[in-house]
Amino acid sequence: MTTRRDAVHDTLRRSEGFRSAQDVYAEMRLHGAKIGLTTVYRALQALADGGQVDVLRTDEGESVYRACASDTHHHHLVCRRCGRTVEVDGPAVERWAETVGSEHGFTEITHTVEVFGTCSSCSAPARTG
Amino acid sequence: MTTRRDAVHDTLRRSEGFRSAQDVYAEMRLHGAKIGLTTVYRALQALADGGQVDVLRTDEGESVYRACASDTHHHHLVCRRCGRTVEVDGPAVERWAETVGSEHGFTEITHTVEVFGTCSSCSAPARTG
DNA sequence: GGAGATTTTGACAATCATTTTCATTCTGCA
DNA sequence: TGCAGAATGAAAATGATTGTCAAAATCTCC
Ligand SMILES: [Zn+2]
Ligand SMILES: [Zn+2]
Ligand SMILES: [Zn+2]
Ligand SMILES: [Zn+2]
Repeated sequence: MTTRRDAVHDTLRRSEGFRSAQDVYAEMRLHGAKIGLTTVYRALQALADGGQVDVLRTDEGESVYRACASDTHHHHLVCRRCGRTVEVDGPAVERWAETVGSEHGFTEITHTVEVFGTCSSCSAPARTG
Repeated sequence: MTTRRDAVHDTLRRSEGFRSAQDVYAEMRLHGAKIGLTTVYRALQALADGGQVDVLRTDEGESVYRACASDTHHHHLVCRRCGRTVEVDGPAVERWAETVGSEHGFTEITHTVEVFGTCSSCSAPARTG
């Protein structure tokens, strides 16, 4: 029934970092999967709605998805060079967001927090020669 | 020389919350300004590059800009209903981002942090009648 | 097993913010 | 005044995402 959705989910699981719908589609076609772009978009959205994958927006405005190991609320440390992603936890940030929101009379507080950097592999000294 | 850019900046300053390029353009035309959409986009980008305005992406992927009072690093508490924005500070978050990044061997760490909620005006009880 | 109802799929067209193009209009300066 | 280079903006191009709709798959009840 959700054959396609599972296939999309699997493809995502095989990826290291965040991937766009277009990426996933290309990847699947490359491996011979018979699926349409529309269906990939729908599957990704459904997975995101169901909380099975995480979404974030790139600087270029593209939505990218990732099948995370943790199924509880968490954030991401993403290498801006290679995309390698680490799932991180930040109780202090959670508290801070709630506090700062309440202090100003806001309710139903949510937050987006992403950390970017250059991972150790990518920051290895460039060859001088 | 930067007449247009200043006009765009002024329009932004008159706004309460974040505004899209399209919004700013419409607003300016409404008030009789003679300016093209392309120029608004260019001005907004230049202002953002120069750090004179802050940018963020909406859920719908639109870039929105705001002329903030603070010229130092800060974050935003945004009403998801009316867009009213409060500039907030979060030393704990700054430290956390740096720490979590270093712990995983990442360098040149940056972060995006935005808090959303419903402001007191917008959460006023809906009329029962 | 089968007919009809219901859901899922995907090729294609449509949308829409943003970017490019490129010809025209400024600007500073000799 | 006259010109090189920057700024401007109308119109076309781009490109991710969404809408459409008919065909295909799946389910439901007999
Ligand atoms: Zn995650
Ligand atoms: Zn959090
Ligand atoms: Zn509000
Ligand atoms: Zn910060």
